[in-house]
Amino acid sequence: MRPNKRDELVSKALDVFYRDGFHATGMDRLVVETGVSKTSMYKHFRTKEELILAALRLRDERFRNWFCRRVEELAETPAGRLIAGFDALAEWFEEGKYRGCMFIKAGAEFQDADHPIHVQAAEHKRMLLEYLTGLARQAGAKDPEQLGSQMLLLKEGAIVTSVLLGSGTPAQDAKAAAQVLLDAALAG
Amino acid sequence: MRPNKRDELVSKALDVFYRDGFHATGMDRLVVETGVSKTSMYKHFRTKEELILAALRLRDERFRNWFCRRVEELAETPAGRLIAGFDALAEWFEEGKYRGCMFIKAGAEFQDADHPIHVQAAEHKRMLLEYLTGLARQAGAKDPEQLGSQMLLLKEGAIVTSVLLGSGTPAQDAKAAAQVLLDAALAG
DNA sequence: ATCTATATGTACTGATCTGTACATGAAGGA
DNA sequence: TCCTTCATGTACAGATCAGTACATATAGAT
Repeated sequence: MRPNKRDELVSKALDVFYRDGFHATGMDRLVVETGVSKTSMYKHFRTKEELILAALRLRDERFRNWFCRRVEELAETPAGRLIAGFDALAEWFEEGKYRGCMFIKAGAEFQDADHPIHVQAAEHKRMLLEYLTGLARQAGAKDPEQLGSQMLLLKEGAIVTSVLLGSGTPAQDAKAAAQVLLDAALAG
Repeated sequence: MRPNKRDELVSKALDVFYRDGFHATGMDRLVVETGVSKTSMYKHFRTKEELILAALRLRDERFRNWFCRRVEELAETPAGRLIAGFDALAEWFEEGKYRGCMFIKAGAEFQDADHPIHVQAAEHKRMLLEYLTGLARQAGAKDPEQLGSQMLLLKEGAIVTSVLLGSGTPAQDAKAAAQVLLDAALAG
C-alpha cells in the first residue's frame, strides 16, 4: 500500500475513464489495465465511486494548473489573458487524446445534482468561473460577474461544439466573440 | 405490432433515457416501465442501440419544432429571433423535467465519432447551427457563418452551465452577449 | 529461524446486462 | 371446428457488473 502506488492507479484510471466513459468502464477492466490485483484496487478505493472522485480530483488539478499557467504565459494583462484562454483551448482541442471535458461528461453520466460526482464536477466549473471573473475584474470590466460568466459560456460552448461538430473553428469563433464582449465591457 | 405502439415505446424510452442516461438504463427497466413484454420490445427494436437512435430522432423532431416555433412566436425579425432564442432557452431551463441537452449527453456517453449514436447527436447540432446561421444571414450579418456559430456556442455553453451551476443566470448572460455580438455584426 | 502483519491472486457471490428460445395466447379465414 | 398467423409472457443463456472471502506469498521484527 505504498502511497505513490495509489497515485499511479488514479492516473491510469483517469485515462481510461476519460477515454471510454464512467459507466462503460468496469473495475475488471481497470484491474487488467493497471496490472494490479482486484484486492489491491479495493484496498486503495473502497468503491468505484471513490476511484472516480479521485480521478476527477486529479483531472481538476492537472487541468486548472495547465490552463492557468498557459494563459499566464500567453499574455501579460488581465484583458489579454481572458482572450488568451481561447488560444489555450484551441491547443487543447488539437491534442490527439482530446475527448472533450471530463466534467461535462461526469455531469452527463451522473445527473442527480446531489450525487457526489455531480457535485465535484460542478465544483470544477465554479472554480473556473471564479478565475475568469477575477480576470474580468482585474481588467476593469463594467460587470465582471457577467463578463466572467460569458467567457465561461463561450468556453463550454466551444468544448461541446468541438466534440460534436469536429469541423469548424469553435475556439476561434469563441475568441472573436470574447474580444467583442471584452471591448464592450471595457468601453462603457 | 401496431405502428403507434412503437411510437409509444419510443416516447416512453425517450423520457427514461433523458432522465436516467443511456448506459444506466437497462432494457429490463424499459420493459417494466412501458408495460410491454420483452419479446414485443425486441420485435419493434432489434437492439438497444436501435431504440436509442429512435428516441434521439423523436427528441430531435420535438426539440427543433418547439424551439423554432417558440423563436418565431417571440420575435418577428431575424435579428430579433436570434436574440429570442435565449428567452426560449430560459423557458426550457425552468421546466421541471429539464435535465440538460440529450444530444450533449449522448455524445458524452458514446464518444467514438464514428458511433451511430454520436453521429446522430452531431447531426442535431449541425441542423441547429444551420438554423442559426440562416437567421444570421437574413439579419444581414457581416459573417453569418461566424455569427451563427457564436450563437450556437452561447447556447451550448448556457446549457452546460445551467446543468452544472444550477444557480446563476446563464440564459440571461448568453442573451446579453448575443445582443452585443449581433450589434457588432450588423454595425460593420 | 520463527512469528506477525500486510499485500496479493484467485475464485467466487449475487445482481444486472443484452438478447433469445419456446410455449402459449388470441384473432381471422375456410 | 380446425388451421394458420402473429403478438405475447416466461424463462433462460452467456456475459459482465461491483464487490468479497480466503488462501497464499512476502516483508520486517525479534
